[in-house]
Amino acid sequence: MTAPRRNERSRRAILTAALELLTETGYPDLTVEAIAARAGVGKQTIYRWWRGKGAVILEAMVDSVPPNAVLPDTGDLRADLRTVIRATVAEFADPRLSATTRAITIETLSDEALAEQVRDQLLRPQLAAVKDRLRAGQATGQARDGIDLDLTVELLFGPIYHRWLLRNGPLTEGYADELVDLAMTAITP
Amino acid sequence: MTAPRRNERSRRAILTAALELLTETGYPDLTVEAIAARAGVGKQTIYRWWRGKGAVILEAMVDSVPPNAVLPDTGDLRADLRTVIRATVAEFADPRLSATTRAITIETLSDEALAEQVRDQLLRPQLAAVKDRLRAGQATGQARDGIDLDLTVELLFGPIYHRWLLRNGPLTEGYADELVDLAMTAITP
Amino acid sequence: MTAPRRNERSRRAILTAALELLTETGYPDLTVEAIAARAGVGKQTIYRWWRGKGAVILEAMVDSVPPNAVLPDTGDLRADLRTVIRATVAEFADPRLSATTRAITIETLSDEALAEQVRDQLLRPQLAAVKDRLRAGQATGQARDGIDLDLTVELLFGPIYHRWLLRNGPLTEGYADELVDLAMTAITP
Amino acid sequence: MTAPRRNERSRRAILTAALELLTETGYPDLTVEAIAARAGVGKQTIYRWWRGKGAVILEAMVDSVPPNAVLPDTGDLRADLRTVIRATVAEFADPRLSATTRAITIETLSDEALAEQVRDQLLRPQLAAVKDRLRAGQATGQARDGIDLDLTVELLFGPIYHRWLLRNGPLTEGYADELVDLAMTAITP
DNA sequence: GCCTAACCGAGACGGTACGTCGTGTCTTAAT
DNA sequence: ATTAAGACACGACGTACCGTCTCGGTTAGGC
Repeated sequence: MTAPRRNERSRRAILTAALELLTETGYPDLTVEAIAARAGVGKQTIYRWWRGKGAVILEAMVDSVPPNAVLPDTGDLRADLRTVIRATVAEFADPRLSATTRAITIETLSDEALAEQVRDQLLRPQLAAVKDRLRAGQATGQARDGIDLDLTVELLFGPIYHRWLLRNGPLTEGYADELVDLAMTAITP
Repeated sequence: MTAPRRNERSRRAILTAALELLTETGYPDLTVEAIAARAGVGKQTIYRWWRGKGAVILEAMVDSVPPNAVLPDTGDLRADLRTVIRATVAEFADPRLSATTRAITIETLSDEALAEQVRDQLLRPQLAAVKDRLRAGQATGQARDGIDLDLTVELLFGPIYHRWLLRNGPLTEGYADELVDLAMTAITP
Repeated sequence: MTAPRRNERSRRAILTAALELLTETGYPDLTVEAIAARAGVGKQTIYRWWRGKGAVILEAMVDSVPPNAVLPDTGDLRADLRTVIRATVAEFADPRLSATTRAITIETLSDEALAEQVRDQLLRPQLAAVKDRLRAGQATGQARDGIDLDLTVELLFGPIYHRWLLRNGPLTEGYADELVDLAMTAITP
Repeated sequence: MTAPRRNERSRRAILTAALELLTETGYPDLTVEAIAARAGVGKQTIYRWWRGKGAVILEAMVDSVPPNAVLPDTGDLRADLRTVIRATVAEFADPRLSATTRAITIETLSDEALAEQVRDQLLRPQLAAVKDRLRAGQATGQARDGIDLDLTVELLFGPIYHRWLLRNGPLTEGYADELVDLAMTAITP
């Protein structure tokens, strides 16, 4: 019963190489072979620990993301939502981060298992944090009691995804603020 | 300047075969070779008229969709939005249609040109119709004057995309209605 | 019912490359991949027409051998046998030819089907020719009537194979002559 | 200078596993990995003591063969040769023994060093014994004085190798006797 | 009877080649 | 000129073994 004696050096080299190649060539042209070559690693080593390039990119993302950005609670719901929505918009606007998000999105669209993993490990926590902040807002009377919090969260993030996915307009800070304001209108008592 | 002597029988066979295989195997495992074989057609015939499997699926979608669903205007903005949002939710909930949407989405995430085509030819018209209906709502005082119509459209469709993409909850008629109600709250004067 | 439209240029390039690489690297280090690369050909093209490197080498051999060396019949059995045995010994002594023979031998030792092909298409005809000459020798009284011709043929060729296989001595013209003389002693009336 | 503390249990397990796998899968599909797994042994242990699968099979053969069957000398040369040639034919006809012989032959065809080892340690002694018996036969007048003993040995064994290698006929006791008779004709004074 | 080296099993590692699949281009023969 | 058919060069797939390299865990001498 020995722990799987995994080579950490190889693991890091693989994740780094994967992200580099992703920005260089785009996800569809990213190959396991190229990752292995760039990382100075045998293909088998990749297949031993990951199910494919999608899983590698996912782990690279998880690895490069701060553990869990907690949402601020300054007492001002609108201001706090602005902070998080601005950050999200900025993330989607950044070509580097957007590339990995695009990659993961492609993969989740065809890999059910990976989709669940991404949803549960990456996205749900973030959305749950916003939900918590909204609930706190209800307690302080800054948000209506009757609203469906899940739906409200979608009202905040959905438009960003929509615009990003359809390349249907600029993703700027002003856009973030406008979005928050409109959503606040919907949920303010 | 002769018109391209294109074989309509082959074209139909290709589009049909493509949609069949898409639902059978999923987009990533869909191959031009298989489409050609199923359609009883040479590969060259596909490559002569389309840029790849993405373009084939796109044409199949366009072909199978009613030319341009015009939005109803019953005078009741909320009711009209319910109609269109319910329809959209139903479309995303339907496995058959969802499969082609998923395929196109994958392809647009990596093919900029195709993305524009999809956006301008398929989606913009539909969104523009909703925008028009909202403008008409402003005229009748059912929607505030100050709102950004583009953003409002995103507020309506964004959450659906978000939920669909992240498989983050059920896509039901009740969901559609709730969504419309929340959005209406944001834009009612 | 079209003939298999096979590219003769590719075929020649493959056979040539295979023989070159065989002498350069030896049979065990010969790879289909290397043959394809040297020939400027896709691996698939090799696998389409041959079962593996063994079959390629076999065809290369058959291709490079004169269709069917007929045995001379000068009336002098001993002299005629000398001619053919000297030629055989020379063939085994020649490094170039020996390399391909060695390759084929390796392959036939593990591939039953190939072994039959080699035996029936390459060796049997040659041995049959010698057998015929021996039969003619019987008619002219230069060989005993009672002898088993198959065995006699083996008596002539077996020692050469034995010496070659075991690297158990030099393969010279003198050896060939001595061998013929000893065999003649066994079969002369 | 301590003796290498070699695990005899492992050694036996490896040789046994190698022979088993050899008959099960044939030499080309025999792998060091499989031998190690079957023997319950680390790969390293095999590579520590042998140069590769060829060397393992060779040692297995040497291990399973009686040290050195001396040739009988009953005074009757023909009878004694019959004994040894019959035994050799039987060995080549036996599928079990033939498999290991085939394996070793394949390996020697590409490994010069191994070839020498096999020739000098396994075959030469046997052939030398026959040569000695022939020399004794010369002394008793049962064989001519002028003959080349090396060649005569090849005359006896070569045909067997030839027939075995080319799968060119049955290897029976009758064949052995016929062969001895023909060879005796060549060397009897 | 302990200590410490060598040896052991296990199996991860960087590689190389495998044989297959799909790509997009090409050639051929037949409408 | 377009078509069905399919060969072609190419490149990646995911797998199998290669021979080397750690890892602990025995195990057998020499003290």
